[in-house]
Amino acid sequence: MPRTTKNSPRQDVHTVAKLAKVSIATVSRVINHKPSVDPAIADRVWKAIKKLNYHPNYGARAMVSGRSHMLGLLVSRITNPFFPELIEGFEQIASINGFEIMISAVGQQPGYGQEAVRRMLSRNVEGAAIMTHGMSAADLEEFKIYGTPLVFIDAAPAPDLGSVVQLDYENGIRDAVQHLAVLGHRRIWFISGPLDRCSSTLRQQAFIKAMEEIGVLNAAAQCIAGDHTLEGAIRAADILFQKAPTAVICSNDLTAVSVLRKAAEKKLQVPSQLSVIGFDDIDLAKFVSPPLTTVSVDRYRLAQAAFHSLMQRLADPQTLPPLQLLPVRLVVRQSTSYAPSAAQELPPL
Amino acid sequence: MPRTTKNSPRQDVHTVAKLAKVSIATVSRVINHKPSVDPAIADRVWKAIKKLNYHPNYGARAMVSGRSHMLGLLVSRITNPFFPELIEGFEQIASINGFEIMISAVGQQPGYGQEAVRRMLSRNVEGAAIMTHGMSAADLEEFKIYGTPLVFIDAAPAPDLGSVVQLDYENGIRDAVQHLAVLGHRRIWFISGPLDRCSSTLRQQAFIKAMEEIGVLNAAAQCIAGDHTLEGAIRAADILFQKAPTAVICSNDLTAVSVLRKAAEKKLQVPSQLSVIGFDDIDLAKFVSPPLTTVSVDRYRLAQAAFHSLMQRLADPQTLPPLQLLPVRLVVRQSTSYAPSAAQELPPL
DNA sequence: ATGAAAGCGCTAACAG
DNA sequence: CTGTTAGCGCTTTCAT
Repeated sequence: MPRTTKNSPRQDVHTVAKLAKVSIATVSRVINHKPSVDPAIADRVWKAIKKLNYHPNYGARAMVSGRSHMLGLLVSRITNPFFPELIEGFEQIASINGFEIMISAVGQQPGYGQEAVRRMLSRNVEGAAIMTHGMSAADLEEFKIYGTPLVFIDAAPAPDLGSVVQLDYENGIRDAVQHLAVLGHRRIWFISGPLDRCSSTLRQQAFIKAMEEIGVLNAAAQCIAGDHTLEGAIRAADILFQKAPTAVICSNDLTAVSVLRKAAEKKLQVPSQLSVIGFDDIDLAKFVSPPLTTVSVDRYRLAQAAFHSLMQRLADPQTLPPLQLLPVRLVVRQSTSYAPSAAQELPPL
Repeated sequence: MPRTTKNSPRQDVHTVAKLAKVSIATVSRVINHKPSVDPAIADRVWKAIKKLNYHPNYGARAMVSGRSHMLGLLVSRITNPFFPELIEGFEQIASINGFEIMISAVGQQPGYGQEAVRRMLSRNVEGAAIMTHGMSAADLEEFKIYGTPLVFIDAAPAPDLGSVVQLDYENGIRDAVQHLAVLGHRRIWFISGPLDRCSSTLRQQAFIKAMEEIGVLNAAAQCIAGDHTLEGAIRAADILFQKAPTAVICSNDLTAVSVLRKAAEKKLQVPSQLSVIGFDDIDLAKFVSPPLTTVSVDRYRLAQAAFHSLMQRLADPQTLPPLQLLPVRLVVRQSTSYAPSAAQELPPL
């Protein structure tokens, strides 16, 4: 049997102990940087570890210590511009802190959410971050039973299920509205996301409130339902253009991109005839024409905030941190400018 | 200490065994669906499992069985339209087959690749899929030592490191070239990706070859260096427009999007004055204006192919499957049409 | 400061 | 068909 490439077998503490002429307990102490080890001996052990190319077996460690250093990450299947950066951010901050993440994309199939939860429980996750709206309270029931700390991005399906990290939609949308107001706009419309989703309704509510603040009281009538997709936004844009708006705020950038495209088709100049504002600041926002004025969201910070919230719960399981609001920031590019005939539009202030 | 919410502790085989009045071995057999269990007893065990809300501890199972059912997934930090679907596809097919995935985004920091490999080894991954160009052969050395099966998407940094799953760039690009040729184009340019990346050079080579096939022999001179980003493509487009092309093939869709934008700025009509073809078929491709003709890639299938390749290696570690080429497909939308003055352009065939 | 021994929760022989 | 027993690789008392 010509088996030339003999793979070195996985080494364990015993092999290391033997080579370093110490007990396995000492090896363990060295690996875990316990102070109570003679430096000379520790050195011998490290040398043996290097020589043998030994890696501690985290599974075994998790079993005895009761800590898996695994975190669950539940994301949605929806094509979401946040997705990559959210995962990346979470993964990075987690790995820096010695945690591993286990991802599960919960999709359309009902019951898959529970399935994902069970799998995570079987892997002993110490906590989980829920970055999707596809998880019901029922799906998360088992996490609750075991007291697994949970953190939700945007909104929890039920109170007390876990901590929540949310974007500061209210200030973000207000900034957008006021930016337009200063430019003389009053006939500002809003294209929302899917209204069965908390993050969408929050943005729409923020819009209505901000409009009231600038003296427009019927703003609810100036909301058109979109669904945060390029496709849905095309339909919403068709409705929009019948309304003769001077400006439109879109619940996300994808929507704004479609509005821009429709406007180009209709030979409507942006921003001189129509100002457009997006939300998210996806990569593409800088590269559409004209470059999109939008409310910028730091996905990376969002992921970090979620991670830290989880760490806090792990350290102190009794205390549920309050809703955390992450700042957003209006980035003015070239899709917004003065309202056409600003003078007439302006109500007496 | 008012601690009313007592979390039920994690149950183990012993508790289940006691409740079902059987031995732990029987519980194990039931969980693992061994045929040799009396149905009545199995039923009793399942009831106990349900009642206690028991989940097997995969960590413990992995330890004794030597199989972690964990797979590593190494991705790049680069914002890549493939990223989400690749991960999603891999995660889904893996979970269906009882595997979990551990993700690591290896980025710019040197040495982080090795770090990621060590972490995966410590978690006993049974195999790993490398979906990034950021891993050198040196980074992957430890995987090699332990004989961990590896699969590369696009290209391996060294031969024999693992199996490779690649897109059929050659046929994809040829289809694009021939589509344009049929429409009467000969002055076809190519905007490449970063040429230090295998997937980019393969596309460019495929372009040159396909051009030769239609009788254009100096096609190498009709290649402009891009970098697969929106930004880099803007620069490449500036060069392109000095060349008076009738058509351009872009190494990826992002590049094509920027070309489209630049063309619009220059009041150049697409497709009547310039035909544009992309590569990837990202979501956005349908929604730019005009909708982009592009070579469509099924990211989902790519992920599945990678997974299956890994499974095959796991089943038969001795055999390295040959390079697997995944078909791609030209999707004709509205960014391509007849060359302006096609008659004159056409060489005598 | 170090070692011996007891398990973490599970599966896999081996008996019966 | 079912139970008993021996570990998987590690951390952790408890002695020394």
